[in-house]
Amino acid sequence: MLGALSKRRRSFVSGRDLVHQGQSEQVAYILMSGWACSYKITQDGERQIVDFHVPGDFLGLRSMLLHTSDHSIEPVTDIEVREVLLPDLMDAFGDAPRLALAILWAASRDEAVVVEHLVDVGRRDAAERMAHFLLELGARLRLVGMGSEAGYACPLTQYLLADALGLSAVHANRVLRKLREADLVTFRDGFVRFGNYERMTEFAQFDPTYLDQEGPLLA
Amino acid sequence: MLGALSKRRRSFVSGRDLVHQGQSEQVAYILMSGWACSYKITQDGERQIVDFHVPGDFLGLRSMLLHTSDHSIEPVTDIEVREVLLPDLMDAFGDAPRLALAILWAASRDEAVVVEHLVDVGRRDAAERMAHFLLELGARLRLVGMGSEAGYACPLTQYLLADALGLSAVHANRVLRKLREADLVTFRDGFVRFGNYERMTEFAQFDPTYLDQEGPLLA
DNA sequence: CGCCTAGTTGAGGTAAGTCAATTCACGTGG
DNA sequence: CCACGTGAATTGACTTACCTCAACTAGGCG
Repeated sequence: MLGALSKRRRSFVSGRDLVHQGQSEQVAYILMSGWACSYKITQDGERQIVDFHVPGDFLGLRSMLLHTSDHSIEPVTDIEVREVLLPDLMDAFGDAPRLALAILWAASRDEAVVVEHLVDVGRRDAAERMAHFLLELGARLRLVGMGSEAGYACPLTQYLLADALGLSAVHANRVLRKLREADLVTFRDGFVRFGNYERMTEFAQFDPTYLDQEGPLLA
Repeated sequence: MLGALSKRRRSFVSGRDLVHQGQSEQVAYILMSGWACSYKITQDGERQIVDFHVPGDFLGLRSMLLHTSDHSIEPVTDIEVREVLLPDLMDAFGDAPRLALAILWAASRDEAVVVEHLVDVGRRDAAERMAHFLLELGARLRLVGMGSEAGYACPLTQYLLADALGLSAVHANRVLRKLREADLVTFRDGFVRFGNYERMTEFAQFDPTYLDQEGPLLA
């Protein structure tokens, strides 16, 4: 369904922004392979990572629609994307109103992820927060066949996790140790392995409903 | 433009949920008067307020699109709304593709607000966070003619602010005192008054770009 | 009058931050 | 082939921002 929207394939190397805070180009991407992250930088140079993106995710929809992008997007690994241009999106809306609903659903799901992230940072302590976040990533990866209840391949560093969770890298490390010692998760060598998935979801109070695994409503 | 979408007017009294976490009704609202807030409750009963809503805001778009609502919405004061039903929205998309773009823009702006809120909670200390948040509310109210650089009428309690900012009510109180003593803002008797707007924006590192005051792009 | 909610302040505890040193894996160039 | 530099992870010692508990005030309303 989304294939028709996208003409050009592109590649980006790790670390070089695809979208830059303040830019006003009207382009978005569908992530085909690799991981990316969207983030904001505050004026005193601190970084808050808003979300990580995995294959299948729509990137930069918000930047495309607002006059100037409120955030940056950076590949975490080398990535491949398909480019989506605003005029093409508009044309597609005219041809297929249901597509508009599907895009709106995707945007809503994105927002639901950010909202849950806000709950993480606002109302869970560091250990629950980390556990919840690793479970969410796992659940999202499972939807695209890249993970299981056993775990998943994860190219993130502890620094990236810390910047996502509003923690210092040092504390992120300590928390990961505690979770490892409690045999809940092991984060090591590019893999996340769950010790006991059930205890883990209980510990993190993880309820994946907000990920809306069923796809857009076809009203 | 949005008027055609909405048939029924309704009123709700303060404190009684319009939308309930877990519900699956497909209805959204446009807020005509009063304030509301959207929030999530964690399993151990803590509340994170995700956003406050002021007249002109679209409420519950996300609940309408996801199969089951990930959050609740509660009036902070008595409110008046117009009801928007999903089938009506779909019909309107067929008639006017640009409307789809406008709704998508509104959703993106909402998400931008939540993202900035995440930056507040993840990367700013309590005082900056409070200052930033009060400035954002002011900027949004000014867009609908309900505030100025001098300040605005604000029906929130310190408890509500605390639950929005991920603070305890006690600490919210202390922070408000500090801001008052620094002559930056006074939060009292239902009014927010800015002491020195320029110093305030500087202190809070407030850059309103993300609020995208110009409205949807008409591609 | 008495209760309830909102706000205020103090004292003391704790989760998480900062600074700093160390290890390890890796790549690169002399 | 080894010396070196660099980024990631690890751990310890100390500091601090924020929390919790608790007591008290002030206004609104039955």
